[in-house]
Amino acid sequence: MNRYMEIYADLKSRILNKTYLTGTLLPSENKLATHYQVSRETIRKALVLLLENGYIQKKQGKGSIVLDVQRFDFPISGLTSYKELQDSQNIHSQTLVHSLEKIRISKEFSAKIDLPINTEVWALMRQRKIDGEVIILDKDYLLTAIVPTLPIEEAENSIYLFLETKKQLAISYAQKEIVVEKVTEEDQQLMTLREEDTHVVVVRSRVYLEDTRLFQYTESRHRLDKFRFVDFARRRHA
Amino acid sequence: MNRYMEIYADLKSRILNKTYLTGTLLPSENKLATHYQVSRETIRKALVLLLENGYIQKKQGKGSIVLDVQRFDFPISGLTSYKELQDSQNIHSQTLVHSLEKIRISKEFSAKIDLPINTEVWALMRQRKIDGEVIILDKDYLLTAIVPTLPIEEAENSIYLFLETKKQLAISYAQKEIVVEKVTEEDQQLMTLREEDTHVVVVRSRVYLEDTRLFQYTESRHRLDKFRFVDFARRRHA
DNA sequence: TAGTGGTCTAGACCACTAT
DNA sequence: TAGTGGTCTAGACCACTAG
Repeated sequence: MNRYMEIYADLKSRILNKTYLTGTLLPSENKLATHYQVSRETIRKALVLLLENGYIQKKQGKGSIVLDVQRFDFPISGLTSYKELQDSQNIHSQTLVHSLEKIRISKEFSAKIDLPINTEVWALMRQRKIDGEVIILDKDYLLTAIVPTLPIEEAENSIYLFLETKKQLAISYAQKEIVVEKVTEEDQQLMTLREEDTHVVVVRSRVYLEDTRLFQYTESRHRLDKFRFVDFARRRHA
Repeated sequence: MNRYMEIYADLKSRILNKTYLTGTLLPSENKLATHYQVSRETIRKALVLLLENGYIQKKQGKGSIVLDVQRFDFPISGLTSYKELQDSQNIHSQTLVHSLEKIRISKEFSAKIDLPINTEVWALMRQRKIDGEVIILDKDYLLTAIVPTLPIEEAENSIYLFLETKKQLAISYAQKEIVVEKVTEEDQQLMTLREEDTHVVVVRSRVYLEDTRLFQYTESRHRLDKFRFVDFARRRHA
């Protein structure tokens, strides 16, 4: 752990602890530098993390204002996965692996995702149950070249967890798209849909590793009434 | 303009120009520092901007890899407003101001947005037409305490543009929520909905100023078939 | 005017990648 | 081993806020 990460974690916990109250100012950068026995630039790196994650707002000549962090709950934003979400929200749910098989990318599919025809991938389909109803249908495609084995027990939990801890793969960034589409026959069969459900929310993601290789394509299909996406956004000044 | 912003802009344009090609490495930080006649830390600040905006991917011991920026088009993410979006996408559209009036926050409404009861706000309702059809219905509420006057001509364009250039208000960050809801009677009357449109996508935003004051609450209602949200996300390491 | 955050420097050492 | 990015320092000057 780097020094500025440690300081970030410490300040963050103090904000969550209410040691630093909403609306008040953090100690100045110089004071923090003295307190943590580091240079001011190191403090500033920690503060950038607080800023980016919505814990503080900085104002030149004034200081760092603590934000109301309670309001910014439920961060599906970023690359948070279903399992992480579930843990943080105490949602009682269950994952059913519907199918797991090796396939090769067809011509039509190749156009949709940007993988060459015939690339071998794991095709994983999972149903996410909440209170006995299948609310989400997850369709994942992972390159077998990067993930040779995919135990079915792992698929029942978080794939990200498995890949990051056991396979030492560094997931770095993703492109995500949210649209609403008409339900397919597959949705009808595999999800708990009501009569009024003519559409589902579809979240498509392409996930890349640190070395910029694409290794996962995901299609997550959500029942309309259970879908919610929350984002904390800072205005780009560039 | 700061030096690192200038360097960011320059490197960004070179990437878009194809001076630096997708998949190749940028010159090393030391070389860039020599070339731009600045210290390495200044170069690093410029590279952080490229990183955050999805132009490069860095790898320790290797270098900064140029990403395929074409793929990351259509950024509704962040705080981009409708007008900015329209400009960058060449969409032919039209904005109709349906109503603009001063109102006071009611008890029920106060619970939904976090403003005290009786706060005076501008209530602005706009219809967004594309190819003759009203696709989006925007409902904005702006604090009159912060924006005393709101000319109707300005409302027909971008409110952000008006506030930032003419009123010198610094918009800083927002919390955004996307859900799907049943159409209301109001939607039926003010939007071009088809028989199958039983739901609309609702994007709710709370927008804050640099001094952390909330000053705008927005509800943007989109026809299902025309809604698309794209996001570039980096995995949080904290 | 004193104190704050914003920018920038010149140098150091470390961890990682490639050869 | 040479070169890369990652971290950290101690200091400087500037722009902004508030009393």
